[in-house]
Amino acid sequence: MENQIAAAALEAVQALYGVRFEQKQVTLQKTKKEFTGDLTLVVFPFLKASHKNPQQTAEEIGMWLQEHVAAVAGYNVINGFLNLVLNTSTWMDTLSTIDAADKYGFVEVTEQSPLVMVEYSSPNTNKPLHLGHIRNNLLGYSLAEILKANGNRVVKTNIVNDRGIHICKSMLAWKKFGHGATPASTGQKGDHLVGDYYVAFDKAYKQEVNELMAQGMSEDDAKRQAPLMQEAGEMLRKWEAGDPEVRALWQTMNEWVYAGFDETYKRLGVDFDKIYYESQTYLVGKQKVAEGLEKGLFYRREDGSVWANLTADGLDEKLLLRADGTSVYMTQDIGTATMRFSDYAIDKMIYVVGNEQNYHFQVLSLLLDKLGFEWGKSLVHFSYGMVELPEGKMKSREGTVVDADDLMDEMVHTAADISRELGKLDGLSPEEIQEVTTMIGLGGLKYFILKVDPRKNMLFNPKESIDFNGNTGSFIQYTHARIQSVLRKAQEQGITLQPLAQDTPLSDKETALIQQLASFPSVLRQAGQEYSPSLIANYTYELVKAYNQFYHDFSILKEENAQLRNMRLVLSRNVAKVVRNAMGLLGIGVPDKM
RNA sequence: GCCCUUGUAGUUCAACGGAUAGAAUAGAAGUUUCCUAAACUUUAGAUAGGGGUUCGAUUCCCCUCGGGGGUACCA
Repeated sequence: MENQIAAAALEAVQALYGVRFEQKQVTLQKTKKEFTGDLTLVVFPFLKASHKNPQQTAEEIGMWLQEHVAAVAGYNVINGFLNLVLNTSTWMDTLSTIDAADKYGFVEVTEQSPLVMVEYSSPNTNKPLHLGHIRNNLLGYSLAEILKANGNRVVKTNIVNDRGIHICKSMLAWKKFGHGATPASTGQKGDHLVGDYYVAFDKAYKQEVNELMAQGMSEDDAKRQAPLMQEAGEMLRKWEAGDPEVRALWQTMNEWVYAGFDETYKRLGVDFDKIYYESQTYLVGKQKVAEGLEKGLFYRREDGSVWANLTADGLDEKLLLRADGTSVYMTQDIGTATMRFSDYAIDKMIYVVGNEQNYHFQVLSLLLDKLGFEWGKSLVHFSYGMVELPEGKMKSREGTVVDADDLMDEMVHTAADISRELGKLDGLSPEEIQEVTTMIGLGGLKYFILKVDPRKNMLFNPKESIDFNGNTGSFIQYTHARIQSVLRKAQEQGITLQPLAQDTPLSDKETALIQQLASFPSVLRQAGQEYSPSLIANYTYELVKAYNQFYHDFSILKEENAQLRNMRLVLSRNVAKVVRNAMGLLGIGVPDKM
């Protein structure tokens, strides 16, 4: 509808002043609540065509629109802003349109839709997931859903970093200190078990380093020559050589971790269509680098290491293979990209990776381009900010990481406690209680993280995240539950919903709500273009807030005018629907009762 | 040092170059014989500093100051 008015405004300008403006030069916004009107046109851009002052220009355009466009019922002009009032039947038509679509605003996906691959999560297999991974997973999942809703075929993918020195550290520590402990024997989640040995390695290693330094060795030498580090390095070499014993242990411990990750992913509500393992892609990467070396794109130094010189592109020189021939991060990403593009006809590749790797992706893009992949230049690094804690940065070595599983537990428990205190769980079965408190606890966590602009660093306050007031997930869930309750009661009272009557009287609050609903498609488009789940989150909050005011001011079931009551029920039903759909894009469930 | 990024109420977040910079929390004051008070209403409070571009700048450009990240054999 906004598009129609915008197009009409262009026609008006052309008819009045004979100049054709571009669609994007039209600024049409929702009228501020202090002024009368529904939509506001900014007329400043048209002054150079009209050669008149803003007031006159706005008057002329307003007059033209009122005469020629049926939807425009009236207008007023303030300071060069043309406020347009739309007529009632336009609003009723709009609401009918919204009501007719199950997935209002969603674009259908077909065989011809572009194929977008979204990489997210990408964990290391030596430790459990933490808060930083949660932001990554939530953003990746939500982004994939938003892209689907915008008519893209989406492949969600995960690259698991399952090899390297860090894995060997856990393996070695387990061999030395583990006494055969397994997830089954200890009852511990596999990823946590393996993570504990990673920590144990670090502790023992530091002790060795300190002892060596006490004997007069320099810090660098001590770090390199500590027996544990030597052994870990040896283990990595054996792994690369395919040593059966090392490979078997590696296989076993990784399986433990995967079982743990699966649990966490499931609880978090994220999933993947295709998983790549670095142990299977790094060789492809090495091969690509070798090809590049032959073609003269890269060069070899005296010590045998291979480098790319990117100084001509304004960047530095970048290592691609170590002197001992082993691969680095960049090598593996080249390999993974190669495999992906041979597996799928990818139109667009999106990497959801933290902003500390901005430089890495700048380089990757260039390297892929140089290696002859036409998609290299167009890869998207969806770069998100770090999650900080009130007490400062998260450091795994200092024990200030917030574990993903622990955090989810805490959120659900807190949700249950507060709900119980408020008496919200009365009359629900134990299963329902479990379901609802999980939805609320995790919804609170997800919403808290997703409502923030992804690019920015954010502060995560565990205490405030479980707040149930204000701009929170539970406020939205609560409103949804309340609407469902009203609809249930209507049904119990034998009220059935009728088609909308054109002449239903509408108040400002109601048109505002319809307008808010009607803007969902454009918010969804924008979220897809800007890769921004936060737009969806904040939109939903605005919608729910508007509904709460409406809910407070009008009675719905007790309204005696049947036409009016019907319209309010239809309106409520559609608010609930759009809320459900929007929250679904964020991976947040909305309960019918709470 | 160099490169990237960021700076908005006490705090956490908003604002395609558009009107008097919005919310939420925390503070103050109210509203429950009424469809779920996890609600609603009122009130007070902010663009780091200095230049520029123009009808108009939180937004774009330059300088200063502060935060975060990266910086070649960690991923």
